[in-house]
Amino acid sequence: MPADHLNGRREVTVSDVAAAAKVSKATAARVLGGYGAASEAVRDRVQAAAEELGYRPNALAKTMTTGRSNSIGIIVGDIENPFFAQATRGAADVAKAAGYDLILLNSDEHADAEENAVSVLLAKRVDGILVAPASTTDPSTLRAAVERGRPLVLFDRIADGLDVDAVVADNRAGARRLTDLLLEAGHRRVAFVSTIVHEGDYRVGDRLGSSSVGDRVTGFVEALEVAGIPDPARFVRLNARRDGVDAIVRGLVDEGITAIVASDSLIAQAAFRTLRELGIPIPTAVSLVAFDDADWTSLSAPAITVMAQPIHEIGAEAARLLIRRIAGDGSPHENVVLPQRLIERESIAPPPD
Amino acid sequence: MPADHLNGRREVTVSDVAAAAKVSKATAARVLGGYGAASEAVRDRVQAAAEELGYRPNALAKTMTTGRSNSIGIIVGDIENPFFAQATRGAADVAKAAGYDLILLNSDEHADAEENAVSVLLAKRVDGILVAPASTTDPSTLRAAVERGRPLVLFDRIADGLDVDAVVADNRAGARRLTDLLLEAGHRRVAFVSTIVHEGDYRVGDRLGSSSVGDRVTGFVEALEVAGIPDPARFVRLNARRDGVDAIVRGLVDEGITAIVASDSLIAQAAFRTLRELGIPIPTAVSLVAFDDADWTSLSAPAITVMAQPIHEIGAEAARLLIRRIAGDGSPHENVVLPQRLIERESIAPPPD
DNA sequence: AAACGCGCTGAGACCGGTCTCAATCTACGC
DNA sequence: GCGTAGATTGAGACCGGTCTCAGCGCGTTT
Repeated sequence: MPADHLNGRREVTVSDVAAAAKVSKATAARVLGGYGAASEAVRDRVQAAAEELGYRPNALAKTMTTGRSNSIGIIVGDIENPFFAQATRGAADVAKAAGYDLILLNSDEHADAEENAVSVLLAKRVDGILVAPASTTDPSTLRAAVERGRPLVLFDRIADGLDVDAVVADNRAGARRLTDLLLEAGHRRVAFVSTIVHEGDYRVGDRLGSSSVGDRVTGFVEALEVAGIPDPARFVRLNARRDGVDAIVRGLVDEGITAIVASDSLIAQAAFRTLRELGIPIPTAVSLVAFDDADWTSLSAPAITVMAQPIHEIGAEAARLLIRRIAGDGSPHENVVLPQRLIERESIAPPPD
Repeated sequence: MPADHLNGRREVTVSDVAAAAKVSKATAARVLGGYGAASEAVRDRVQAAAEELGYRPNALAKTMTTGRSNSIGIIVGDIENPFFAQATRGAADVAKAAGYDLILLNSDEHADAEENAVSVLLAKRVDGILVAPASTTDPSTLRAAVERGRPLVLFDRIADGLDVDAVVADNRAGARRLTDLLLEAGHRRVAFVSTIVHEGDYRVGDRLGSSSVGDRVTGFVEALEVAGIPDPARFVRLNARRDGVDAIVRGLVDEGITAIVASDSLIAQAAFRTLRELGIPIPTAVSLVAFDDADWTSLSAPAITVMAQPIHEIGAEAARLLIRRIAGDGSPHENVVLPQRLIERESIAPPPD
């Protein structure tokens, strides 16, 4: 007994409506589907029958023949992360306006979960996929989609060697600017902290797992280089998830660092907490800046100077691009780079003497 | 040309694999679908052919015959709202473990968007629906799903007259406790602020659009009544979205209110900002408490005393319940009520003399 | 040796739509 | 009055799976 959840009530189909309206299945399908032509009288009769029987179209059957599912898949690291939640909302709004729905999958930034997500989406015949790739350097997990010709648009980070569209923020410029602010305030010992996984100490030129973090590191290093600070790479601290932001911040303080650039607001939050626990005042003892205008950054004391990203727009633009591709736009793949915006608050001060 | 996005490459089907393996379509389907029996030799040949051709099952076709889509719909107010993001994650994890995916829809707490969302989900033949109903008092938008016998589980709020399962937090007890805390500190003039839409001034017994807010108001009023404060209803301020939290808070301050219970963390945030702008110190001049342990509440100065909800668990439990229903559990509908947890911080002080 | 059971396989219907194509009907032009 | 374009309708194939049922080969039972 297929398709009848509980009570034996089978879903009413076009055939049922057709029978009730005394027309052929084809005709009923035409008026119900709104595609062919039908006389006024027949149209009314069919519509009345449909109403009467409580007809609801089966979108899956439609997809079977048309090949279009009107749904797009979105793979995020973690929907609980405000960044992804906002980007998802941006994408959802654009998608909805164009008649698409979203199938949401969390990858937890894990390659196998991502690969599995792609499989699922391909099986469900989504019209296209939006994904914040777990790995910039090894996007093999996404290859299945590309090979099958399914439109794919990346957001937040790019993927090496994958010829697809991407929408990212200008992280390099943002990091540069944020770091410059610290430098201008007189800091010479400023650290960059990220949770990204990386083998061994960071060295200039190393390719990181996420292009957005990679670009931030690059911007950070550039700023230090321009300021004439020797060996900037030593100030880059990765693997904060493994080692703990808390431990890293404590280490940094011991080393006499006077300012910290947090790679995202979650790290900034942890750093803020640690500094407070340590009784180290921000910004008088240590300055702190971060990416993303998370709500707490304007509520904390002191409020945090941040580089805001157009998160909503990143998701929206990625969706727009994807929908264009689904519609058949065959122009060369684009790499959309959106500007970030500095919000200066109270977390920067000159370094203590 | 159905189902061939771009390049003429058609998807490979069971028939293709069958032909390549020189067996019938039925046999190929059996080994690929893993249901019937097949000899060792045939199994290997089919699998090899599938591998060779790059066969990917079409989940939709499967759904057509089995009637099971392995996807469940989730309708939230706004995925950008941390509450919904967390609940969604909780649901997603449980769903994934059971082999289901999530189709996400935002209702913006709007009846017509919600109705539309239900339509879409029904059309896509989801196996069940999770929804935070936009309206507790008029859940007619959800009736379509219930009538069709699609399993439906509500979360965060219940719906009047709808015989379905629901998972909510114990808002009444939570509000009671939060208010008692204020009362115990000596407050007599404490207000409750919510964004919920309500016609005219609140009067005891009024049924609100959201049962969770309704329960909070009830708990709040009870606490005041027990404390012997006359006409508690006058301290309930609704419609904060329309009127602006800012304006309401200013009005409250003018009226000499000494403590505020914010119905959610977004309201608390706005109230916090307004009080700060007004130069009114928390908690010495006005005490402030709220629902939800949003990240900023522990980072702000002062940190906010909150009633935390098991948000993740609300989503997870709702998903568990839904999956049980999908599996055919026909036991009476449940109303799961999860306890809230008080987190005392620094935003309560005795009222100023 | 006939009957039976069982494992394996294939033919073909079915799910609920869309779509092509042919048949029929109508109305218009000359 | 007749030919024909155009509108309307119906029959049936098709999408890609699942599933029922019958047929076949072969070892076992009696």
